[in-house]
Amino acid sequence: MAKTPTRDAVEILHRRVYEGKPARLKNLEEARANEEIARGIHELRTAAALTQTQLARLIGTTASVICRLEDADYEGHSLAMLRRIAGALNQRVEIRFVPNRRSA
Amino acid sequence: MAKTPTRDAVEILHRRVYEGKPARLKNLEEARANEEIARGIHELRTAAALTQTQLARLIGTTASVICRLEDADYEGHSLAMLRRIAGALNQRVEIRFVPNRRSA
DNA sequence: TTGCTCTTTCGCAATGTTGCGAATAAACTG
DNA sequence: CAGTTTATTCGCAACATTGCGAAAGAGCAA
Repeated sequence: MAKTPTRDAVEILHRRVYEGKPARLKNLEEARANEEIARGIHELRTAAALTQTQLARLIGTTASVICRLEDADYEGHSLAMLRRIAGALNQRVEIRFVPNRRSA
Repeated sequence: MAKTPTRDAVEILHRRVYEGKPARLKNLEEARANEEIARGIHELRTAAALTQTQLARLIGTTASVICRLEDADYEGHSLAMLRRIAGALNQRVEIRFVPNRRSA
């Protein structure tokens, strides 16, 4: 037996992920995730009874930026921004890797 | 009562967050968070019995990038990258805002 | 020691995210 | 209705992250 039969397996897995899953699924999941984040920000802000402009000031930016973040179609969410918002509202961003349903 | 006594409150909160907290605390928390992410990626990869090069191939990048991500001192973690890694390893990235201990 | 695999570090171009003003829309108040 | 506040959209410069190769450092086995 060779020392690394793993190499081929990696390629196979790769094909599974990027071909097996129609890649549209991946996009749908991402879209949903982005939607959730947008909603989360909106809820956090309204729960704190702040306008977009007020929240923007808190984190040192402008209302148009907040608006963009709360747009469900926005795909550019970043950890940095989420943390800024969370920090200003006495929250923190918790990040976990969780196994996918229907794993293998 | 005025309609928006909130404006001043916002400024006050701002000062609390950015001055009250010595700002060093914020950095410490961030550093710890980054460390956790780096460790998480490392664990995920080793648990899958992959080398950095193999994981890199899975997500379409190079080993040096993975190495950078697993460095505890790296401050540039992004949602996009976390998702790519999670996706390749049959996981997903769960993001939540959670209230800070010692809230007000 | 050599040879092999894996990891780490560096630098810079390419890509992606944010900053921000201005203009418009939408919602609410009186 | 006009007037006020809030939310949304657009464009582009500034900044941050990623891509990627090359070179060197560890670690392990023969």
